[in-house]
Amino acid sequence: MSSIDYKKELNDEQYQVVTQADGPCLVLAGAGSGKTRTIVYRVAYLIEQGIKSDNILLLTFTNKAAREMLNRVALLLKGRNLKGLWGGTFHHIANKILRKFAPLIGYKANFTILDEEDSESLIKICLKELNINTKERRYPTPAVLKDLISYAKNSEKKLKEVVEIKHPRWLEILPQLEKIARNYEERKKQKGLMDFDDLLTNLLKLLKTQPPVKKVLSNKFHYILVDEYQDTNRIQAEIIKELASVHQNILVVGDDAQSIYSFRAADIGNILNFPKIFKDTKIFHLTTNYRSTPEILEVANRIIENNLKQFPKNLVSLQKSLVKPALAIMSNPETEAAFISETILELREQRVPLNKIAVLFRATYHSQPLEFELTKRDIPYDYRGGLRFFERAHNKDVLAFLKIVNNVKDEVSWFRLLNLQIGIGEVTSKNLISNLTKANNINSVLKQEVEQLLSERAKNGWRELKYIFLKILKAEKLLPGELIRKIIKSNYQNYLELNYPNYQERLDDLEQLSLFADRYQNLNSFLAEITMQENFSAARLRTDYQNENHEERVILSTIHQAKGLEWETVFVINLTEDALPNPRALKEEGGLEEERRLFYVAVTRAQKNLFLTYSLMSSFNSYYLKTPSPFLKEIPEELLEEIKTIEEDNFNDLNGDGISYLPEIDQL
DNA sequence: ATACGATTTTTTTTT
DNA sequence: AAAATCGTAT
Repeated sequence: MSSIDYKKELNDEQYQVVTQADGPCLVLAGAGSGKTRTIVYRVAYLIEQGIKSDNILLLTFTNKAAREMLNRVALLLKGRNLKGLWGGTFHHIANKILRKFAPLIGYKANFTILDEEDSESLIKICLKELNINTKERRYPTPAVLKDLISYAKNSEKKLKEVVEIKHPRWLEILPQLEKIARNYEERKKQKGLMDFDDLLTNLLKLLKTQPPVKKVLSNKFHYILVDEYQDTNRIQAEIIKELASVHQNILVVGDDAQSIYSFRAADIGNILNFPKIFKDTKIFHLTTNYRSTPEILEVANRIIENNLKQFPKNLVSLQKSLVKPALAIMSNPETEAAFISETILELREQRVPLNKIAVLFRATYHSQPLEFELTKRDIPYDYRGGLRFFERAHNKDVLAFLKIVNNVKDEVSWFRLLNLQIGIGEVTSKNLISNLTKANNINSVLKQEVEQLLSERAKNGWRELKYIFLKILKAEKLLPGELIRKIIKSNYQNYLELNYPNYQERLDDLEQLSLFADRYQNLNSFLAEITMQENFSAARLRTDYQNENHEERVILSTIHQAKGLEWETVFVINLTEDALPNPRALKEEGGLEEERRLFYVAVTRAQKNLFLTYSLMSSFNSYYLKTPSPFLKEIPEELLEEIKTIEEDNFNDLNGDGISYLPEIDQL
C-alpha cells in the first residue's frame, strides 16, 4: 500500500527522477528547484518499492544535511524503520568502513582522526624532526604546508604541480617540501593517525587493493545517491565508482553554478564527465525555482550569467512577485550592524519569526560588529560559522587526554598536553614523545621511569601530567563523559583558572562537553564523531542545549555553511571589494568565478526579502573609503532598491556613542 | 640550548 | 582569539 501520492506532491521533472532513476543518473538541479525534496522522495520511493534500507547509501556534504534528509524520509514513511540506511558525509562513511577494515591496510582499528589543527601541529613536529630552520628566512607556515599537501592528495596531483599552481615562490625549496610531506605521511602511519584526507584515500585504497572488501560493499549498496556532486573531488568520485560497480544504480545531484569548494580540490569535471564514466547515463534537469520571488531570481540570474565557464541556465520562478531586493550602503560597520538589527526588529514586528531570517557573510570574522550589536539589543542569534576564534583550546586539551587513552601513540595529543606544562617546551616534548609512543597502552607509559631523562624544571610538569592520567584512569569503564568529568576535577582545573580570565565559562563548556559525551558508550566512536562534527564547539553545544525551549533565533552563517538552506529574509553583508571576492581567492585560477558563484549561492538562499549591505568605512581606518564589491556593479541598477543613509543617516549615532563619519583629525 | 613571556600579526571557505 | 615573533631568563 503506497501512502504517498508522488504524482501530486512532485512536479513532472522531479517525478521523473523519483520514479525513473535506475542505473547511472545525473540530475542537474538549479538553486531552489527542490533538489533535497527529490532525493528524499526518491529514497522513500525505493523503500516503498521494497528495497531494503540497508541496501541504500546516501552521501551528503554535511552531517546536518544527512540528518535532515533522513528525518524527512522517516516523516514521509511515517516512521517506517530506516535502520541500516547509511546516510552521511563521505568522511563519515569512510570512518565507519575503516573502523572495520583498517587492519587490512596497516592501521589499527583504534586510529585517531586528526582535525585541521592537529594536522598542522603534526607538521610542526615534522619540521622540528627534520631540523628545518623556519626562522632563517620566510618559510611557509604549517598551515600553508598542510594546504599544499592536502590539495595534492585530494586532486591526485604531484606536490610539485600544486606548488607551481598555488605558491610558485616555494618551488626553490621543493625538495624540502617533499621531504616534509613524506615525513608527515610516515608519522601518521606509525602513530595510527589519519587526517581528513586519509579517511578518503584509505577508503579508496581499501576498495582498490582488497577485492573481498570491495565485493562485500559493492554488493551491499544496491542504490547510491549523492547530493552536492559538484563539490566532490576526484577521490570521492572514484570511491563512488567502486561502490557502484556491481549494481550501477548511482544517482548524483548537483549544480555547477553552486560549486564553491574548489579550494578543497572539488572537481567540476566530476559532473561534466559523469556521462562518460558511466555508460548510458540518464540526464535530468530541474529548472523550476520554488524558493525565491522573481525579483530575487532575476538578480541571481544576472549575477551568474557573467561566468563564462558554466552550463547556461535561466531559472524560472514560481513565486509571485513581491519587492525588489534592497541595497543598503552604510557609513561604517557599526551603522551597518545597526541597520540590520533595526530591520530585523521591524520584521519581527511584522510577525516574521527570527529563525526565518539569516545574515550571511564571506568570512567568519566578518560577523563581529553585528554580534556586538545583536547582543546589545538582546536579539537572540545562532551562529553557524563555527566559533573558531575563541573557546577552542580547552576543549581540545581535554579531548587530547581521551585521545591518548584511546591511542597512546597519538603524538599530536602528547605534544599538546606536554607543552601545556610549565617547564616543558617543544624540544623536551619532542624528545619525550619518541619514548612515550613506543608503549602499547597508557598504563605502561605511566609505569615507565622517564623522569631521569628530564631536566629539573621539566620534571615537575611531567609529574603533574602523570598525576592527572593516574587519576582519570581510576575509572572502571572508560566512558567518555566520565573521563571528561574526571579531568575537569583534576588539576587541569587549576591550569584553566591560572591561564584564562573567563575560566568559569570554559569550565561550563567542558561540563556541556561531558554531557554530550554521555550519549556515547564507546570512547573510540565518541572521538571520531566529535572530530568530524562540523564546527564542533562547546559553545555551539551550549546553544543547542539552551535552545531546548525552541527559542527563535536569527541565523548568522558563512555563505559556505548556508549552502542548501533557505530563509524568508536574507542579509548578505560586507559586500566590499576586499571581502567578496576574497582577495586571496582571486589569486587562484578561476578564483573570480568561484567567488561569483559564492555570491550567487548567497543570493539564492532568500525566499522573499533580500538585503545586500556594505559600509564605506572600516571601523579602525576611516581614512580610506572602501570600494563596493565588483559583483554589485553587475546587477542592473533598476533591479535594486537603494537605501542610502550617508548624509541624513537615520542610524546616525543610534547608540549615543558619537559615531562620526568624518576621519579623525589626527589621522589626516 | 631551551623555555618563557611580552608584543605583534593575522583571520577564506570545511570534512 | 590564537599564532607567530623576538628578546630575555633559566
